[in-house]
Amino acid sequence: MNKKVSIKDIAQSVGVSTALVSYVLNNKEKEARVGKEIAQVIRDTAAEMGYQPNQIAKSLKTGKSHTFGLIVADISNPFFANLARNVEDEAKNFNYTVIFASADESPKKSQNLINILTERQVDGFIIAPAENSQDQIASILKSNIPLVLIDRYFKELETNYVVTNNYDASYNAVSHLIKAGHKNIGMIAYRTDLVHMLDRRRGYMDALKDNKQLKAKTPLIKTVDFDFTQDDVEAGIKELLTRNPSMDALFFATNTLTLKGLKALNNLNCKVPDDIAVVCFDESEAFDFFYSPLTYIEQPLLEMGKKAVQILIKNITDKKSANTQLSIPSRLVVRQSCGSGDR
Amino acid sequence: MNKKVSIKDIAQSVGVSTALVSYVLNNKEKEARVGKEIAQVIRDTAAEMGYQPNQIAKSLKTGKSHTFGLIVADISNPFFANLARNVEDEAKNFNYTVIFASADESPKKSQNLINILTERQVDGFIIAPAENSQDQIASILKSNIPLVLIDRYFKELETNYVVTNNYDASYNAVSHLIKAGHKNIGMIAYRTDLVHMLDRRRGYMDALKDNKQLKAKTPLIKTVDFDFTQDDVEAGIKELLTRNPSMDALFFATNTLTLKGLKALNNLNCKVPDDIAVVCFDESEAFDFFYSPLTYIEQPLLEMGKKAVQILIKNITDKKSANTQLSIPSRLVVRQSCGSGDR
DNA sequence: GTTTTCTTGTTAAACGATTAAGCATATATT
DNA sequence: AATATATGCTTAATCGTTTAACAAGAAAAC
Repeated sequence: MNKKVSIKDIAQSVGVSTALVSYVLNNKEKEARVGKEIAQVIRDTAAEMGYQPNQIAKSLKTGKSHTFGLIVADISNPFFANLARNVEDEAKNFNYTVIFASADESPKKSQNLINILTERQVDGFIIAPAENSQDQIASILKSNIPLVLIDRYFKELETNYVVTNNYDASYNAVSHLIKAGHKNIGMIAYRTDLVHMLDRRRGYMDALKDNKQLKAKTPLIKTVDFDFTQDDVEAGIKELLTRNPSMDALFFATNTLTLKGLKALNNLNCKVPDDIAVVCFDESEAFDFFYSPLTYIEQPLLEMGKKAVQILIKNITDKKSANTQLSIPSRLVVRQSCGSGDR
Repeated sequence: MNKKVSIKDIAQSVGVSTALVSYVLNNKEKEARVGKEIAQVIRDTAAEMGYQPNQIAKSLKTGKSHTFGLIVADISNPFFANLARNVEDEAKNFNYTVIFASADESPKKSQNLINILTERQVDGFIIAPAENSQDQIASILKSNIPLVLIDRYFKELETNYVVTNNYDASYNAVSHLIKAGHKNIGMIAYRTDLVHMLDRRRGYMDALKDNKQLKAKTPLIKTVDFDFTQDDVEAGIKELLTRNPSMDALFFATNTLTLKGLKALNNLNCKVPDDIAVVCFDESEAFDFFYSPLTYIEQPLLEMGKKAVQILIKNITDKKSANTQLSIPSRLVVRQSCGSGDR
């Protein structure tokens, strides 16, 4: 029972060929010169029979699935969850369905997801690429599947991408700390060669340099792995404090680093901003509730999501279209975690 | 160029029929009595040519897409984002791909998503149903598509579902407040008839009743719409305080209500827990950073996600299997927002 | 009164797989 | 030696669409 109704059923019921039904239901009556009355009859019985087109069959025939894959590090990370939501909404505007997947910064998982999605014939990819996934990305490029990188990209690869201006954002944030009078600014970052992280480090370094604050031989940066724990950050901060006991500010490179970092600071009995001032990348609901509301870098998630989709669709529609490389500025939201310089 | 390699290409290259290739590549050599040597040749050239099966074609033929839809209210809400991640992981264990979608608590959007996903031939649904979506759910049931409701369900519908025990969790949370000595406990909830919310209200009411705390003719509950603003909550709290100036505790029914609620309390200069104690449903990173770390109800997201997938798969595999209705207990995480009773 | 041109359809191949059924040969059984 | 069974592979239909190519009757053109 409850067999789904197909175009054939409608054709039979109306007494015409399936071709006619297909034309009508795809609004190709004009091109196919279908009679006005019969078109209406077809439409009516289709509605009456509760016809729902089989997209799978459609896709097989047309070679377009009207679907694309969004691969991020972790959909449960608020940064990616918000990005995903924006991507979802914009995709719907173009009648596209998106399949999300989490690669956990692992090239192995990433490759696996790419395979699965490719087999499902996605029309394109939006990917926040994991470290060491250049080859995978390159091979997507080679197989001519439309692709937009997001959040990060690879310098050596000619691709579309949409990122925030990590360098400027970091430069500004650290400059802000300097203007607030801090003289020994440390940084906690991820141990990775992904450009977004390198850019954030460069921004930090250059801000120090340009303000003649680069004293130590080794920069006051501590990195942790992607799967870091609370203890790792705490140890990191401790180490920085050992290397430079007069460290008076910290720049955190992401939201997750910040969250654990703040707890670490609490454990270490460091007061923000009096003992240590804080600025961080990304936002979090939590930042509002920290006793000293955090000054943070707000990424343009809505625009990034929208643009990524638009570029992807353009690429799907016209595979020969030139690459678009977008770097959208972030905004420094100044609150109270930097001390006197705030406000 | 770069045409995808199909089973036909392999067949041609090896010099056999497509049937043989299909059998081998699906590990049906035994049943199909394929020669050992030729099987190996087929496998090798398939690998060599970089064959990737076209799942679309496979789906069309087999009628199984190995895909299911997950419809939640909003994927950017941490509650749903975490749930989604757990669903994704468990689905992968069964080699299923999941398509997420956000319905924003709107029956209209929900119906639209159901249609889209049905046309895409998903093998099943996991849905956190929106209000007034009974008909949609019923029609999924009628068309015999496997379905598991999550987070909420409809009393009048015989479906699979996986929820937390909202009644008990609320009852316990409010009892905890009472034990802590609070005598005028208010509640902020959503204005909806969805069972999960009604159960949370019942839990609240019964806890008060059982402790002889139900004095006012109208319960000290204020509800807001799903698309509430910060101001709505603030107005709500104010109203409760007007109705009962000695209100000394608040029970928030969800994470989003709590987040705005805490800001409202700040605006109103209410100190937690001294002026107003607080307990809330769901968790949030933010709760750790509130000056008085919140006591909250931790939902069993991992288990809910896993179980929902398992039940769905069981239902897909055996459409005649009986409905499973799971109510998994939540845990009250006691911290400092309830005053003396904590610890 | 042919021929041409519209109109309004139909036919059938194709997309890339799966799989029941069939067809040779070779080997085993009696 | 005749029959039965195994073995190894092919044929062809099918899933639900799309769409180029063709057909046939009516109207228009000459």
